[in-house]
Amino acid sequence: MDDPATPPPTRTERKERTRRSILDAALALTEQGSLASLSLRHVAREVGIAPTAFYRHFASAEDLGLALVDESFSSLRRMLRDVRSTAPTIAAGGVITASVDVLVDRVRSDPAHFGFISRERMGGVPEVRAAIRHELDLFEAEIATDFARMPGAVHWSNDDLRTSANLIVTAMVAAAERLLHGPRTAAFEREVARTTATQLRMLSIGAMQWRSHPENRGGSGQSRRTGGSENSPV
Amino acid sequence: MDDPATPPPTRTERKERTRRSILDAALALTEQGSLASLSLRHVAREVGIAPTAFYRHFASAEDLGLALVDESFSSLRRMLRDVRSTAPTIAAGGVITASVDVLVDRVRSDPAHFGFISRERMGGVPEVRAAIRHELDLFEAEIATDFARMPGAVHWSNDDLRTSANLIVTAMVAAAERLLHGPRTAAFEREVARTTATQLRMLSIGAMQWRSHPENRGGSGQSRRTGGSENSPV
DNA sequence: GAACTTGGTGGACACCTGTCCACCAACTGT
DNA sequence: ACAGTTGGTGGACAGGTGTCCACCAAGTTC
Repeated sequence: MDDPATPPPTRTERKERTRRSILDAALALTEQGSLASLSLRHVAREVGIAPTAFYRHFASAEDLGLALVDESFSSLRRMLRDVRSTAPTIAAGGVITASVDVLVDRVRSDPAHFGFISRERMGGVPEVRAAIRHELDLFEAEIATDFARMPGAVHWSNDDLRTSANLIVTAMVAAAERLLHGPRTAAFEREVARTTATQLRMLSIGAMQWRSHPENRGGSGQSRRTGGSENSPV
Repeated sequence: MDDPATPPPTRTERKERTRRSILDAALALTEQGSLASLSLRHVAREVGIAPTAFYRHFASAEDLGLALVDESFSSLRRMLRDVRSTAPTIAAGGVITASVDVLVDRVRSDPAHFGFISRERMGGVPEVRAAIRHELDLFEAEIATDFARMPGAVHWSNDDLRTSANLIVTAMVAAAERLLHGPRTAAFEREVARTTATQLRMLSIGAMQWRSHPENRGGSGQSRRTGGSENSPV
């Protein structure tokens, strides 16, 4: 965006630029210590502005947090879009490999945002936590519909669809977190990708096999046994 | 403070008692806001002692954190022991149901410690995070050996054993976290237990099926393909 | 019973925190 | 050219923070 022959940057440009700086600094500072323990003055010092200038961009520290959440979500959504557009109609195995590769790629290219999500996912601010949970639920639902569209999956129960999709999301989140805390080497990335792909394949195989058992196919509703004592094994 | 019939509590007793109070207060205060944002003075006020008295029990706030980690781990280990003693030699399906039930039980009976672990698992203090990761790794290894002992599992590769055990642990952690943030009703507990059990069953079915494919059985070592470009789908 | 240990007190310290305020200076629309 | 808007400044405030210190009183040990 900047030519060497910079024409005088308009005021709104300048404002947007320091806003970005604030967000970046906050993201960097949150890297050790959660959102709750983020110092407004610390952020200001990192950016290079007076502490009070902060209020020209955000009403409070909590506002900053919510903005960070939105940003991180957009990063997550971009990943989702990439996953689903990369391999639209390949067989199950291909879709898994492609999805995992995209996951690894996006986490590596934007570790700050994914790290933020990972940290705040179980963090102290309930509002933020709920928002993240909601976003992951959307992901889960999309995966479930993808599953439902697979050939020979017409009669799967919604319940089991959701359940397996949930575990898939869980596995991918875990993979992202493993990636974030591991060494930043290509070998480690490949290892995580391979492991995760294996897990997803095991799971999808198991899900298919599982549903072919007729006694597991009924319970789309609340529960197939209404009440009482429920102590029998298996 | 003193019952009429209390024999004079020995000094070490008193000390241990306030130490417990400190740990409990810290655990309660950590419930909103991570370990990093825990105020030493706040803890002292909650316990009802002068701030400086804190140092008679812990060298620093970080020390407190590590003690909490240890405590939480002991809770986790107790759970593990329960799981493995409850259903030592039943078929896979029974072991899964029993394990999930124990999980739900222990999380419900000690939500504070499990909440602490969940929050600090990806939290800001690297030392704490590493300790938790290590403990979960131990759990994973135990599950892997349990798997290896199952009939007809002799020739499974160590790699795939670890990989599937890892996903099992991940699923159980996710179940615990779902439980912690959900409503504290028996119906919800049953729902989570049912869903988790289904996930674990799908996974174990898939793992068995997976390993029966001969082309997946080789790579017990680092990797079965040493180098280079690795772009083929599936 | 005297000497010692030790959990706990309260004041003081240097520093950091969020927020309010009056004040600039430079960009902006007219 | 002028008045207005606005991103940014620096000081000040009331309070919170971790930690050091001298001191005490109630066990504990001899």
